[in-house]
Amino acid sequence: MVTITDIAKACGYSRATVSKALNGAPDVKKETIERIRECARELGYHPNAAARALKVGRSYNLGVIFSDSTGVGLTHEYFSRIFESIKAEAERLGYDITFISQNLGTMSMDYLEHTRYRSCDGVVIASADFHDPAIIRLGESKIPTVTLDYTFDSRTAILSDNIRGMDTLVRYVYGKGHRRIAFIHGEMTSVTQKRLASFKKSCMELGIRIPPEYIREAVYHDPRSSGLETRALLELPEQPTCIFYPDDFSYIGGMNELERQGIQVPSQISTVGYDGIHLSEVLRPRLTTYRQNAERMGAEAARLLIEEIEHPDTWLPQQITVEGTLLEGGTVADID
Amino acid sequence: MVTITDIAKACGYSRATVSKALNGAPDVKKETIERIRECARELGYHPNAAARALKVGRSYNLGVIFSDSTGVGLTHEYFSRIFESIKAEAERLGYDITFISQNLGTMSMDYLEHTRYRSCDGVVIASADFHDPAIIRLGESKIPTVTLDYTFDSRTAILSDNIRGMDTLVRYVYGKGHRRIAFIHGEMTSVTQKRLASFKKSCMELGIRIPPEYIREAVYHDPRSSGLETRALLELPEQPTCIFYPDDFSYIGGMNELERQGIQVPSQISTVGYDGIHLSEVLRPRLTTYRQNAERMGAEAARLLIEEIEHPDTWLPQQITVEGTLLEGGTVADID
DNA sequence: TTGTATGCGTTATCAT
DNA sequence: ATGATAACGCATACAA
Repeated sequence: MVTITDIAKACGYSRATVSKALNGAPDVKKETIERIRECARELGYHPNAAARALKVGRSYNLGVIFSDSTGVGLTHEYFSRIFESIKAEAERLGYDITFISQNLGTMSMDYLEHTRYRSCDGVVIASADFHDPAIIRLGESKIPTVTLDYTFDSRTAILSDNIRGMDTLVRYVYGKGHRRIAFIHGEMTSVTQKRLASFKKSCMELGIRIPPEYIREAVYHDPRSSGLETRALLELPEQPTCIFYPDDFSYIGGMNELERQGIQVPSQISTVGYDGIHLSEVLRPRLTTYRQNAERMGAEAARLLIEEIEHPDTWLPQQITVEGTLLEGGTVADID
Repeated sequence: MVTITDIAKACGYSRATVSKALNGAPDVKKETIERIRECARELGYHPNAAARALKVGRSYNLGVIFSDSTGVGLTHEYFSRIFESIKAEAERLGYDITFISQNLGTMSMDYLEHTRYRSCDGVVIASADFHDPAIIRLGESKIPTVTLDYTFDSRTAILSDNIRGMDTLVRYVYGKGHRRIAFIHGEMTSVTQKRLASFKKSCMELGIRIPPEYIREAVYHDPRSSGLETRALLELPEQPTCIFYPDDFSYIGGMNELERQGIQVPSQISTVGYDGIHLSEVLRPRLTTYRQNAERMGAEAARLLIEEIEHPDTWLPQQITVEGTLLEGGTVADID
């Protein structure tokens, strides 16, 4: 490994001057800066992040937390898209990404300790159990933190606009003439609560009454449970004309059940998903859904986190809501 | 931040003794070890990885490279599963994961430089252009390296058993009575070459002749192109009875095209995928496919990399082939 | 069994 | 404009 000392020896300056030159200090002659940099290039010098972190107390390293009980993790496309965009934005701004977890080898560390262990300058909590004391501890620490789809007091949060997302979908299917709309939602999280409340509110505003048996709970990302709830809906004396699914992937379960019963989509029943993952666009008919702007959410999370890290004095916590877009597929029939 | 100096002051020992005690050195009295550790716990001490890395030249940090030109990255389930298992195994063994890329902020670094910059003890090259000079440079460096689905000379590689995978699938559909088998494969990579050669060889061994127009090139993970090739196959004077797709996700394109033409799977035509992603199991009928054991591949990659890092003296490069399993779905009809 | 001294690669302070 | 020196937190060779 070639160090600053090697450069100093090679070009006859002191280590101090070399360091300054490489960092473009104002009190070094331009000419020497050039010479030293040239020399560094020739020797193939690159700084050592650990040494710099030790000295300066900044690691240019961001922690990210993607921890979910279900174990889908990054195999969930929504999260992998968020991750990819966090990574891209962080790299653009000169930061690396380290995954933060608990229980590293034999040492027992919680999230905060792990973050300190790696000297992360900040952490994006992208997916976690926000009631976990270890997550709360991190959120309450001095370490800059940005959460996704959840808000800690006095911290920056990036929120997917679930209210507007549901509202958009409800009004869209209403516009197509649907009045008997069922909603299979995911397990009760704060995100689910928002979507459900928004669903009910929009329906009410539009003057349509949703019978309680039209509201059903399934599990996110689990086609099986959505398939079962679909069956239950089809057994009702008065079937819905349109079914909302917890997410696009879950819809596969509904799709299969409908197909099994010989029910055509959308001519006999209409369907709506949520997320806008790639899959929704390659199904035929395309699934009508609401595409969460995961790319923008990840990028904003990284950007704001780095902003807080680099300008702690002028920083203020923000709650940013990122809107998605309606993906108009072919699964909602016009039944006017 | 609480350091060993703080502990030393707090419990009245020297920094050296504290350090030794925390690392369980044999020349410290058990009693003292206990006392010091107790004290460390009380103060909430945790080591600083950067300082340790600087001192001992080991970072307990693994680099991973997932870089593909197409930009699907971790949104491809196969890769996200590999990543999750690399991560899990690395964590189990006490290592963190850092993503290695090129162009970090304004500095221009290639993969090798980035790896050195972060003092990574080794790198898993999970997905990359293996003809990229920067990747080759890394593969030829002193840094421990493990590749997936590609072999560098004298380096450890984890290989998915594409030969056996294709062979298994071919023999399975042959056993169901199919003789006119078409293969839509992905773009020409070393993986594709293996699958194609294995496909042809197995067919030959079974005594079935595959007309050249049954072999078609599409693009991995791209339903559209597989849809187009499906259409082309259906226009042939003699249609195949079974179509192999590049991967499960691409199959969606074929599935849609078949449905559009009113062709039932599997009663009128049989289909086969590759990968065994979650999607294949939730479609109805289930897609018959070959599940690559991504979990095992990732875990082995991490395990062997760490083995090389920790025991460089006894280490030998290995090429490990990881077998997958046939997922018998319902898309291949018995036409005997 | 414990402590002293040193250095890993870097940057920052203060002289020169 | 440049250099000597110390310090970041830690681990180790060696001395006591």
